Amino acid sequence: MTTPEREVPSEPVVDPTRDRAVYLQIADWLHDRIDNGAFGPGDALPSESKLMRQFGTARTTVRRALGALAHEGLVWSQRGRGVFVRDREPNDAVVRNPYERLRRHHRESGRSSLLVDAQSQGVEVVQELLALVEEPATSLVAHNLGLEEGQTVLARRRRMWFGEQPNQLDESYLPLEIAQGPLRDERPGEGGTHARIEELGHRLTRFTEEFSLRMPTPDEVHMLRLGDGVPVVDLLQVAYAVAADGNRAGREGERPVECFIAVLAGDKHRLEYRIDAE
Amino acid sequence: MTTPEREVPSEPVVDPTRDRAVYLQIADWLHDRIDNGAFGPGDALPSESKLMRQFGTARTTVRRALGALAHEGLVWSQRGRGVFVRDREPNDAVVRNPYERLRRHHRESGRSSLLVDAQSQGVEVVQELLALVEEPATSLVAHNLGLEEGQTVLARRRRMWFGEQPNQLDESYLPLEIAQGPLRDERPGEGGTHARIEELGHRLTRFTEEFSLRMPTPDEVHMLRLGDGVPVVDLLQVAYAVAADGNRAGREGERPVECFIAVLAGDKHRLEYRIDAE
DNA sequence: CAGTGGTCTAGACCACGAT
DNA sequence: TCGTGGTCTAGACCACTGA
Repeated sequence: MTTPEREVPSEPVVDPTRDRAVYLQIADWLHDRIDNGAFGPGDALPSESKLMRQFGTARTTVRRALGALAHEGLVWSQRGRGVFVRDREPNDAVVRNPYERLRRHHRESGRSSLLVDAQSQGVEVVQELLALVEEPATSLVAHNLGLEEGQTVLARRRRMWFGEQPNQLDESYLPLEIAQGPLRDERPGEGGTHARIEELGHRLTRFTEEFSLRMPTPDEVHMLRLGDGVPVVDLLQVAYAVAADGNRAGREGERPVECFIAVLAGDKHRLEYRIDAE
Repeated sequence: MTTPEREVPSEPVVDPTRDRAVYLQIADWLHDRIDNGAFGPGDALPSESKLMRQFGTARTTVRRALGALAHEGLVWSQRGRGVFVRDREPNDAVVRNPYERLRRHHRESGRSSLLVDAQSQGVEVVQELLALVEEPATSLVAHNLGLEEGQTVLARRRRMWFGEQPNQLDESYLPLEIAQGPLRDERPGEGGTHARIEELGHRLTRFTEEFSLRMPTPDEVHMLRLGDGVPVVDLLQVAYAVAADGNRAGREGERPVECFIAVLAGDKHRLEYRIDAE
């Protein structure tokens, strides 16, 4: 999108005297061929031995070029088959739309927030419970729930599957006063955790979401089956509520009732927000 | 965050017979030492030659281990000095808060949306104009502005600097009927593009934001001075407006007036949203 | 100057896929 | 069986940093 002035010879040649490393020149050449559509999504790149011959370099050099493209998320490789151009327009990406998904009528209609996003796109969602334990709050969780570090909270850890793909690792933390009844069950049930919280006499008022980006840890690569060069989103969501008994309409007495932390697979999500201009 | 059961010997040993590659075992060992705090942010890792001796492997193998950590964004290296643990809690990250920044009172107080985010955090923002030209709309731009592909739009491309760091590449596209007067100037002026749009008789009603993640292209790495293992956010924002002359309060006649595309440096931003529960 | 990381070579053995 | 990519070795030359 920025500086497309780079000269790209269509003949595969490299110049060892340039200040750009040879393996990067090879990577640039392949990169541009992919951008130009000479190699389209799903196509195989030339094999390593072919590239060695074409560029007259050692195999290591060719492999570093291919590695650079892989780390960029442009290609993926399979032993015994070849290196292939990745499809960068993931049709199977889930559109996460918090503005819609966190609204009351969805909870009341029995759909949890994730299901709102996924079902509207015809994706089946399955939760895999990894842990449901009481444990001391980390400083991050304590801070967001207004507790002291080390106070006991109920932690629920899950891996969410969207169809055949694990797409989200999440952790829900509830203060013990909130974590009553069905909130301690293995499955939060229709409408999700938020619906159960409201049934227990809390009226949800608002949510804050904050997120940041990073590359996954090796564990996350494994758990989310991430390809090379796929980043993740660190999502931190805090839900706030007031007591529902009094019939005040305002937000006096508002307090955090859930701290929700998730790691989203970057290639399987698209996030949408709607903001009013006033 | 998921499966911390892995056994980590504190003595640096690798087992070539395991199914996990030696370089990954070395990477795991270093990774855990970093997580445990044995190597803190800014600390130097053992040098390559030291790791070669400790693990009894070739230099290439050690370098691949370090490369894996670098691609994860955990460490960075400097020739002649060493490999250092990166500070993962970027104090200099700008908190982008669209919910606040797109509100009218900020425009009326003469602050553009980016400045709202940055100035509240004491960061100086400088825009570097890369291009200001009329050009045919891409299919993406045309689709979001309700135009036909190829119709002429006014494109403004910039690189934004937050302090000493380039942190955002952006492109603003305006239909020609909107792109009048000061909107064609090099600098949009106080309150930014949105303020100018409203002064021209359009009342902004809402914005949609959508974003997705990916690894940067080599160009973006250069333009944003990105370190290894730093992802970017693709942001697509569309502003909608109605004519301000009639005194209808509703949104009849609402139309898109600006398509804004940005690439944000992933390690220099944190995004925050606030969502009401109703 | 010694030590560091960056690049490149020329080979080896292996696991896997297609045939 | 052959071609593919995945790992590893042992060495070389270079550019840069810091004392």
